[in-house]
Amino acid sequence: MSFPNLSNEGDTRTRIFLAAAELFSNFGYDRVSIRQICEKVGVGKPTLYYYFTDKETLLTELLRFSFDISRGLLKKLLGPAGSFRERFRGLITFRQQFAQKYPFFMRFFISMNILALPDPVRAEMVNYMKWAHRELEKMFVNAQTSGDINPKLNPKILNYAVIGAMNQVLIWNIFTDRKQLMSSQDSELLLEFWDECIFNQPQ
Amino acid sequence: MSFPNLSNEGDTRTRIFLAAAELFSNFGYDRVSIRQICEKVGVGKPTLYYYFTDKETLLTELLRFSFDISRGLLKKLLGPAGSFRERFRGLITFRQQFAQKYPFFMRFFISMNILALPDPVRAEMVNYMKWAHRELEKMFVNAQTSGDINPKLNPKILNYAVIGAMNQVLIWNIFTDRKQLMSSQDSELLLEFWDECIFNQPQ
Amino acid sequence: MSFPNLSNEGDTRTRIFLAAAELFSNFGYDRVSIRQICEKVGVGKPTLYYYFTDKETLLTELLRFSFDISRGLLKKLLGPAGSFRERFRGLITFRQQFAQKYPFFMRFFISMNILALPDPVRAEMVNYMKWAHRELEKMFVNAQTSGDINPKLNPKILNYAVIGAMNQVLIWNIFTDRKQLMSSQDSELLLEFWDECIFNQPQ
Amino acid sequence: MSFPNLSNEGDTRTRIFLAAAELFSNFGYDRVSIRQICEKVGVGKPTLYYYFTDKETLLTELLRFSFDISRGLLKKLLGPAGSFRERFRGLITFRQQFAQKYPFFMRFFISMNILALPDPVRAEMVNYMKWAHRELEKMFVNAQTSGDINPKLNPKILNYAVIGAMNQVLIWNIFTDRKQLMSSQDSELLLEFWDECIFNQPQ
DNA sequence: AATGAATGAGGATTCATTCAT
DNA sequence: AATGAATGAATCCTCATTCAT
Repeated sequence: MSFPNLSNEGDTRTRIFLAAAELFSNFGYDRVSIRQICEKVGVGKPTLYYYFTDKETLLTELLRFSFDISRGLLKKLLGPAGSFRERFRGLITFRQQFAQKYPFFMRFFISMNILALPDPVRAEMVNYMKWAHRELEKMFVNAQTSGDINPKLNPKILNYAVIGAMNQVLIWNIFTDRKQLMSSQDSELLLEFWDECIFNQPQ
Repeated sequence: MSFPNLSNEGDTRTRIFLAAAELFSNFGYDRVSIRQICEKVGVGKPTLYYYFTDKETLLTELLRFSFDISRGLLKKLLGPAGSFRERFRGLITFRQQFAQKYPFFMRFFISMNILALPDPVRAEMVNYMKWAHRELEKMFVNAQTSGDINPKLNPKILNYAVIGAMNQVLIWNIFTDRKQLMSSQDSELLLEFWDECIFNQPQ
Repeated sequence: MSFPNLSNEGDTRTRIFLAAAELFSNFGYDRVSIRQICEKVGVGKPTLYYYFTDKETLLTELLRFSFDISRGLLKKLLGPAGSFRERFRGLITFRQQFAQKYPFFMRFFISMNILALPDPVRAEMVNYMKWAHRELEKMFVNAQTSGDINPKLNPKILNYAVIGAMNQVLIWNIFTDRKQLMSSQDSELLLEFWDECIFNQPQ
Repeated sequence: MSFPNLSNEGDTRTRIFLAAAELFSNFGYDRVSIRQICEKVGVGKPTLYYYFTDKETLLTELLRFSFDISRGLLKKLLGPAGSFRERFRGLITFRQQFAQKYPFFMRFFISMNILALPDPVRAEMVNYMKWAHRELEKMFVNAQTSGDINPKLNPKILNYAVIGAMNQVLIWNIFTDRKQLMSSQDSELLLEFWDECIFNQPQ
């Protein structure tokens, strides 16, 4: 499975983009000033404004960018190929690997879940999240239909629980400033846990 | 079970305190200015500075206050009386009722989980969270020892999952701007879910 | 020759007075806040305002106080008793001893020579200084009449030079933060210098 | 001998610079606000901060600027050409002419001798002053060696006296708010005075 | 595509001062 | 004689943003 390339080289726009993501994720949107971003990139402020209408737009585009990545990945993961268990495993390990490879981007995405955001930005974020929830829920419902997992479980809640558990790990590690937001051991433990909890097979 | 009284009447200090909590939780620490807080309370800015050294101190004291409440409640809930299942139910319904009664305070607390915080504040928060994690883990381990819940489950992960699921509900509702952060129906669904997942079947 | 008593004990008013003198002389009038003075004294702000109408009044009274001391001393020194040389020596050694005993008061007085002061305060200070200049000039003129010192010297300039030299020593020591603003050795050197310069005897 | 050009026209930075010097010298560093400086120059506050990191830096640069001028002039004056008496006369008349041409700058420099200054600024000032003292002392010692002036005079004290007398004239005129800090008559009187005092009689 | 210089609005904080008690 | 609580006005400084080049 391949990751999008986010290397720090390239055109000015991309460099601004990534600098902003890193700073926003470390210090929060409001704590980061345009000046700081420009200094990190090594350009003047008008240059930033040449590429992005304003600070809010920069944030919006950053979010859209991460939605697009995330959406693409989720689509791939939930695609027809493979058993439910494989897809489920894919979901968790992918998130783990992404967090390992681009911790600051993961931090950014996670923190946006909570941060007070400008309204239009939040609207867009809600849209994306609703879509993702629906897709995952579908996956769980299908798995129940096909007898893979316990049909008595409320799929909405199952969804919250699976996502919530992963996020909790990430949040905790962000919070305690671990460099690795989610280790491969963490993801294995999560998998085992859900194996034991929700799968039908050997209960 | 009784809630701490957070009514908006009383001495100036308390009124500043609560106004700040409400505003911070709605707009985020950085988006709220001292002026806004003072206007909400109806006092001049120097009055605020009479009670709180600076903005950061106000935040710190707010956090300490909420830790203290939270810690007190958790201690009560995890106290010796009652079966594991009762305590578990207590944990979830209490959180639900608190969220219902003091939504802004719950928002505040949740958002502090993520926000970029001044270092000393964060250190204190980490301390509290570590303590809470330990306490809950103990509860789960005991429940496994006494045969209440599936002993194969990793208690650390179980902890993440239970807390994470609740938080996910809250976050989602904060995010979509529902007035009720967690309905009693939500908490019932969570309980049923965990009943089905973790309790030893021939319950 | 006796010094006025400025001990730090006594009634509140005096304690405020001395604390203000010390702080003003160290940090300058504008850099010292009412709060700082009160903290040093250990009283609340309204207490200070009970004794002094406002900050400017405090400064004014402080200056008047130091003028009164200074004027009294000068009168004594310039009194009829003794030869010119004794009086001249008295002038210099007295200043030296005062600087040694109450360095902060001397600093205060010196700095007031330059500091931007509220207009009425400055007017009063100018008055005092004009008086002192006149008195000293008289002394020099008399000494010239009586043949003690070189009659060709312009007495006004002589005055500037004698005072200026002393002040320069003080300023330099204030500036380089020496604890002793003027040592007895300094005053001896000054005396020798003027002996050599202005006295008539053995030229 | 030529003066540095300090005309009020030119680039924004220079205009801020000179406005600050004038205001500081009139009212004292602490009494002058950034707003006042900007209004005088006719620019917004951020413009000032574009050129100077903060208020203290502005002061520091102002001081350095005046040291540089002063140092340059002193070097020229003490240069090899001319007799001691010419150099001595140069020293005094130059100061007089400078004070006449740029009274506010002279006021600024003089007042900085006393004002409570930020520590690093003061350190720099002390450095400059030590250097100047040394240079002048050398001049006097040379003059004694070559028999120009009375060899019995302590050169350190002579230094204090010469500088102190000039400063006293300036201070007095600053204090009594004379527009002319030092008239050419004043400088002539000073010269005559020292002629009479320190030069070897059969001049 | 990029910059130096400039701005209006607003940030947190502190000041001297006052009231009721 | 002294205080806790409050205030209006001012402080320094930074922000996002823009214009002419």
